Amino acid sequence: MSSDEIPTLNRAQREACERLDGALLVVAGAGTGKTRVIEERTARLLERGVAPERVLLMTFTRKAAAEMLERAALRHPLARRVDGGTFHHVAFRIVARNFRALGLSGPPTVIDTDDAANAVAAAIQRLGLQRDRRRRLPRKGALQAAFSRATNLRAPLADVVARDLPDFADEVETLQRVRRAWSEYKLERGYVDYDDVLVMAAKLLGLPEVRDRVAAAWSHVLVDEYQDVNAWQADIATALAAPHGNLMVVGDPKQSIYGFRGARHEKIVGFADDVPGAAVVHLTDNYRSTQAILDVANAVMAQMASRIDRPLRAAARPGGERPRLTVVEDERAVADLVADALQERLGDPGALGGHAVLVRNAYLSVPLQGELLRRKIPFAVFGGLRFTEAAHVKDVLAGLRILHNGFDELAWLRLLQLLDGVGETTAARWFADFSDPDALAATGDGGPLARARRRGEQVASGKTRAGLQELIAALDRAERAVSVAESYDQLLAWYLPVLSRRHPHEPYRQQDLAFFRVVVERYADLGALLADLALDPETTRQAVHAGAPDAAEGLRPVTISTIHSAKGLEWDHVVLVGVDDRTLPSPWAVRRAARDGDEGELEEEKRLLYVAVTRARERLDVVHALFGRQGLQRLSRFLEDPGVQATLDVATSARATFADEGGATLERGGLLAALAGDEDG
DNA sequence: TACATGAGGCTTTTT
DNA sequence: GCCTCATGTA
Repeated sequence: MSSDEIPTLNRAQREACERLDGALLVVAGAGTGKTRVIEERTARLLERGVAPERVLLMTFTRKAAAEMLERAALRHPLARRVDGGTFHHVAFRIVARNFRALGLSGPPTVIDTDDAANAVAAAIQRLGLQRDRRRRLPRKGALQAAFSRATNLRAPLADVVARDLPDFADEVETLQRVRRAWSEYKLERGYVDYDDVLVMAAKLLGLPEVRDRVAAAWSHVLVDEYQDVNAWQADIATALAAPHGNLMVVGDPKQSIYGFRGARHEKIVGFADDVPGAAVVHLTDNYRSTQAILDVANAVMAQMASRIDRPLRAAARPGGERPRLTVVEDERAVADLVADALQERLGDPGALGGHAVLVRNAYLSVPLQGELLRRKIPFAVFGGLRFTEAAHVKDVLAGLRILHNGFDELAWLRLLQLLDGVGETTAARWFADFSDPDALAATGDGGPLARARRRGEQVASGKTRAGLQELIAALDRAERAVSVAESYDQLLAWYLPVLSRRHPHEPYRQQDLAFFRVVVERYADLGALLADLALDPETTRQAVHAGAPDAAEGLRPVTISTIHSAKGLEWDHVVLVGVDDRTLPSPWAVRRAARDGDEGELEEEKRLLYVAVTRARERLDVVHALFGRQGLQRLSRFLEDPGVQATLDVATSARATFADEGGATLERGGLLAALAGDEDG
């Protein structure tokens, strides 16, 4: 938020800042200074004498919270100490401190989606279902997704299965059994996935005595991006504020883009009804963008089926350059065009950081990344595959997880299977031996690692023996290490040869692991590191290292981001690429609308475009490639809309030509005709 | 029991 | 087109 550009608070902002007590809903359009309001209101609470630790600020990414508090600190020095974090962080703290009330024997381990799916596979195996050839099951990932969706929407599994896994509609009872076995498996092993964290916290807060004890820590609760909360998160927020009623939520229903994750933008629309006595403030003056950019946003908004608000009005930047829609030949040409534009800014230190390239799907930026690498233009990537999801990072993390919790089965299985000659069965058998509770009690081994150290010789035979012993020796050295970083080094010393054997031609993996050490170094406590990595991949993204390492120093990199990850951010110049009708809207949303008559997802895709457009301050470029992976592609229906077209300057690159069936080449006029045509393949 | 091979299903966005 | 799972083979 460009708070520095708002000279004074306007009337609505002032009202929102001054209402320090009670329930308050702030409906803030894009760029209307809601962040400024949160900062200012926080400062006023501190001025009034509220201790910073008593203020809780919840958002969806920790970075957003940290930046907000950093800026608030300019107004009040104590703001940096305000208690802030993501919903998942706060929920995890609550769960970890109250694990006994949940019947757990210790604080749980957070697992990511991938391991949650692995746990589904383990549950299926335990039920003996995988041997049954007559009844096939969905893949583990599809099952995990269905279970997650049911949890997030608080919907019956049957509904989700009917919608997402229609082939298995007759098997709902079996799937239900898998879901129960899966939950039991996770509970037994002390694993919590992202959904469990929220559900457990909400359940705990449903116990009045726990709620009052936990909630007593804070006197004021502030929630940003409330349009993206799901039912569990809304419950957590209201429970934490229940004792005092000081709950401020801020959001914009038109920017709700997490419906797939169970976000319920009705929660913000209905907030005033759910919370009696809540005051409502609307922020409508936009301080971020030029009017020319807002004209595009307004034209997109006009296509929305519901809640057509008053158009955004540029309060600080009237006029402005008209956004441009450029049509080029293909992906390659898109990458060239963008790279050309960025290269011009290379001579202008600091300017590069003012640019962002936004995409609907993470993989769409791959050709551009290649081109920027080639030209040594530094960039940072947000969204898509996260660093900790890369196989090589997960391998080393598995070692750290074992040090943290010797009973971490998924981590053991992962590491053991890296050994030559060891597959699923052997790994499972070894782990069963190492973790056998009776044997552990009988022999006095402290845990699986200690037992593995003694048993290594006996369980393994022949060629696998040496491999197992090397692994155990490495874990042993890592365990004795005096710091987390040293443990990491010990594991790495063992792992790097394994890595070069498995991926001999991918040196980037080693670079990743070297880069990752910088993250590891920051932690003195292994448990904190692992919890943060699972809950907050944001801070450990595959980031600048992807850019040219030998680029001139001090250049702030260009941002490449998914639209989702760009939420809440802004840049002087935004380039939106991948705007064909098979990308934005996504084919799933289109299919859902055509088949089930459910326009909900299509509406969300419109909001996605709205979010993308409103990230730009001064200049907006939309680049469309005529040819994609599936041949000729039409421009997004949302951009073809006459209202939107009227706000854009349309340009066609001279290179954008294509051959029709007869081999003739069309240019300009022909291209535009093709854009408007209804043939899409 | 590890690994190769083939068939089939699913393909996005994030904590 | 890619990943996952199941079956066949050494």
